[in-house]
Amino acid sequence: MSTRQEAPALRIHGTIARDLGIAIIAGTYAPGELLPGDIASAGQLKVSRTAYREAVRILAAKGLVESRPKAGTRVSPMSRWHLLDPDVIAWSLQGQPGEDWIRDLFELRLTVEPAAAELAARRRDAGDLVEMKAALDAMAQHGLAVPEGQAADQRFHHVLMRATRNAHLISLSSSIEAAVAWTTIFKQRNRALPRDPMPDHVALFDAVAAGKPAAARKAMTVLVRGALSDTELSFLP
Amino acid sequence: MSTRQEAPALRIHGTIARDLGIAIIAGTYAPGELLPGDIASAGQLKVSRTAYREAVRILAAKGLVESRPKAGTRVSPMSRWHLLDPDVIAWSLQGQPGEDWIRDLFELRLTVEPAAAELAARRRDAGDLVEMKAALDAMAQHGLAVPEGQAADQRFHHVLMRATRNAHLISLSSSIEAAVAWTTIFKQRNRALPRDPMPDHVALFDAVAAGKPAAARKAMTVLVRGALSDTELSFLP
DNA sequence: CGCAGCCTATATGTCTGATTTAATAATCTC
DNA sequence: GAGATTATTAAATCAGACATATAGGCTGCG
Repeated sequence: MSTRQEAPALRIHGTIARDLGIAIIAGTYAPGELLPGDIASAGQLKVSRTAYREAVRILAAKGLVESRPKAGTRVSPMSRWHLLDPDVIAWSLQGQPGEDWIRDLFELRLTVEPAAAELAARRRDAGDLVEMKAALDAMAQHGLAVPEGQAADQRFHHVLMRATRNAHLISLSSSIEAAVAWTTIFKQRNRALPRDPMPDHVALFDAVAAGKPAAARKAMTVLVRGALSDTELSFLP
Repeated sequence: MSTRQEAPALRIHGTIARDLGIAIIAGTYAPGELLPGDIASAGQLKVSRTAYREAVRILAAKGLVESRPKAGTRVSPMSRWHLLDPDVIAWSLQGQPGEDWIRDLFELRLTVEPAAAELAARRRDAGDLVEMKAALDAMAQHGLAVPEGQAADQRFHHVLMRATRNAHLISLSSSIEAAVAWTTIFKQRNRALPRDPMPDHVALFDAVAAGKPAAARKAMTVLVRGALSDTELSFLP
């Protein structure tokens, strides 16, 4: 509290939803707890009720809170949170996510991404392959230590997901991609990239390009497991 | 338009977000198209600007629209939509989803749920098994034609997902469960449940109870494929 | 002729404060 | 004491004003 926001000027509403979301996810407000009435909260945050209420709408849309007349606005049980919402993921990472969180995320990746790679190997067209190859070359050229290389990495995975032709899968992986981008920052902080991820990526691309679903699945599994081991969480099966 | 909402009285804001969301997903507003200025829209919908703007906030939180000062509020490209958001799923189903949508959903189920069943077989505890057994018995007793039986079915799957101990997986499956509940209605409309789903459920339960991950995975695959064939979409690999 | 930088119009963003509604809690009746 | 009634409260809605950021046009220079 009492942090003066001198510069931000406008754009308050996105900031306040973010801050509140982070606080809720971090556990500052326990599930079931009810937030101070909007009149009080707004005053405390130095914003109008309108801005505060719109922020609460955003949080409600993501399942973090639930507000009903008279009852007040209370934090929803964690089981109702939309954990795979891109913003919720970002907010989770903002507050140093627990090991459980990261473990669960990688478990999901190990479930979804190999299956997606398999589908991509079946359905990719020539255009997809061109784009993937370009991204792969960019990765090789810049390396994953610099932003350009990281962007190419994301592009590679995004095109791969698009090649599945499955809108739900694309949507899901987009959410995860955002999370991965963040966890990459984590990785960089801990050690200095001990492993060269390029061979795994090349193997994956080759399998997809060759149209070999089983090989693509296996290559992606290897790739994700490698990413996992870079995160210092090696207690998965 | 011009549907008089005589009864609802309050609760306008949820209604307006829902209606707008359905319209957007149904394609009434094409991606890229920009909605009438909020002053105009609010007038047209007979609500105050505040209510309308809060509704737009909800849609923005789900990635359906994006609004910036001066530029106006425009429908986001479909690739940014949070397709797995429970509300977005519900809205999609409201407007008769395309075959693609259902196919993609089942493809996702075939990816996620067998993996989840495998995890559940590894991590379930005695309490989980008790709950699952109870739900199973209720299903057998009532049958899937009545609401009680359908509720038991959902309970069964929910407990199974909870037994994975993976928060992300639980969140994801919760979204899908909601969709499944709706598609079940579709099923009922078309044919009169030609297949008895109980044996599949029993096999799945037995595998999970016995702690056999591979068997659980296979049983779940069979179960989901069965559900798929009940939906008259048999063009999956 | 083309482009950089300023300018202005406009739609969103924000604020204030009053009013209405619905759900809870306290009260009252039988 | 059980059930119906009223009071209370916080959210929901409304209305109208002001602030601000930015798209798109304008100006002037190279």
